[in-house]
Amino acid sequence: MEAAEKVFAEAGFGGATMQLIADMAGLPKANLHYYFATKEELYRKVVARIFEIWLHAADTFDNAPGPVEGIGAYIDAKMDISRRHPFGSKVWASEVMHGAPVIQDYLETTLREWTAGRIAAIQRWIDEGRLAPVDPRHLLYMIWATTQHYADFGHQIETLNDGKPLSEKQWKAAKDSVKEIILRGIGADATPV
Amino acid sequence: MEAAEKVFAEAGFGGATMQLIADMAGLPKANLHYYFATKEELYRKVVARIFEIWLHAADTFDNAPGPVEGIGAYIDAKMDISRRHPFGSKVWASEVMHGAPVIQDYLETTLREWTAGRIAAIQRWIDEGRLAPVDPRHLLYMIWATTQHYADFGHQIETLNDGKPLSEKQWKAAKDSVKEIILRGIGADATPV
DNA sequence: TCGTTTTCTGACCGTATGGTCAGGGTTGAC
DNA sequence: GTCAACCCTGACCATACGGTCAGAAAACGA
Repeated sequence: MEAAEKVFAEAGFGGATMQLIADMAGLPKANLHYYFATKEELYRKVVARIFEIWLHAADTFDNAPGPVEGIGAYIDAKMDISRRHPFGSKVWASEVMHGAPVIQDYLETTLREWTAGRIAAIQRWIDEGRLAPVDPRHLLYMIWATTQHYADFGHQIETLNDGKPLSEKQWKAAKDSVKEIILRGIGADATPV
Repeated sequence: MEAAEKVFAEAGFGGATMQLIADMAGLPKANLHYYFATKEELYRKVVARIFEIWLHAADTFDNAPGPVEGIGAYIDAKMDISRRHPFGSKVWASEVMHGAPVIQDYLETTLREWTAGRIAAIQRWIDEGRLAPVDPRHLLYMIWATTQHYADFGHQIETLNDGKPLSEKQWKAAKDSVKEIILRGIGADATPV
């Protein structure tokens, strides 16, 4: 599964070959087919696993006393996922970019509900005057886009960092920068209770 | 070229076939090979074309009197590109996600220089007290990520918009939201001259 | 120990793909 | 009208891929 995640991320669904995945996992191709009947089935399971992790990051959102903690923790969580699961993030991005042929049902059910719930929560904070009156939907998109950018475009970022991966310190700086700009951008830091 | 851009965007490099591109362009496959010797050559030209458009959007940055106009116009330009060239954006994203095997040299030369220049410009504004002291690099990443998200993840956004593409009005709202949050996030709107 | 179920594997197959090529059209200069 | 340069195309390869299968190992239960 991990081998598959990596290969799918690096080569895309079309570019990935069962042989390559099998080699990377140290298995004969036929044995891989024993566990996963088809390439698509394997791919679907890889994507589903990522979606789970991704949804799980939202827990922080719910148990927060206010927008600064909630959104701040959510950004932290998503940045951590980008760092720890860059391959998964890429597979997800690839899948959505190609029109989500495999996980369209997830988008229409789970993701749609999840999004509606979070938008409502943000709107509540706005109504309470704890956030500037921004459009919650676009705020969410911005958080998704920015945090996932550090995984999906990690190669570009690395190149612009003199070819070296971000250090521990740089990751922290990135997290803080993202949080700072977004939280100030929605007027959240200006109202520390 | 347009057909290729679309096919590469929808299927990825590996998933795209010369036959498909040829069909979409209304050409026999052999004729396509007459103009583009190999699939990779065609792909390289598609990517290069996008990169040009992408760099061109930066012009707005330079001729601006201040950060609000400069960054605001840059965001506008990038949002417009996402809307008008969604396929190109996807191809670019795909290329970078797969480690930029084809355009690594661009990243190391043109993009690196371009980025350094913009970072310097932003830093100048910060030094002049016209912007909050944010990290210019991460600000740039946020702008790239967010604006391109509307192209690359357009399918997801569409799904979350009841399956309908964003209307003229919604695009304007998106642009305004992005600008509002980012500009406020960097303390730019608070200093209207 | 023996039979049965599960796990594994090398060899194989049909298909689709990137790319080639010989030759037929078309155009335009003189 | 002729010739050369360029443009176009159907038919054709070699390869690589996803997937199959017969049967060998291994694991397990009694």
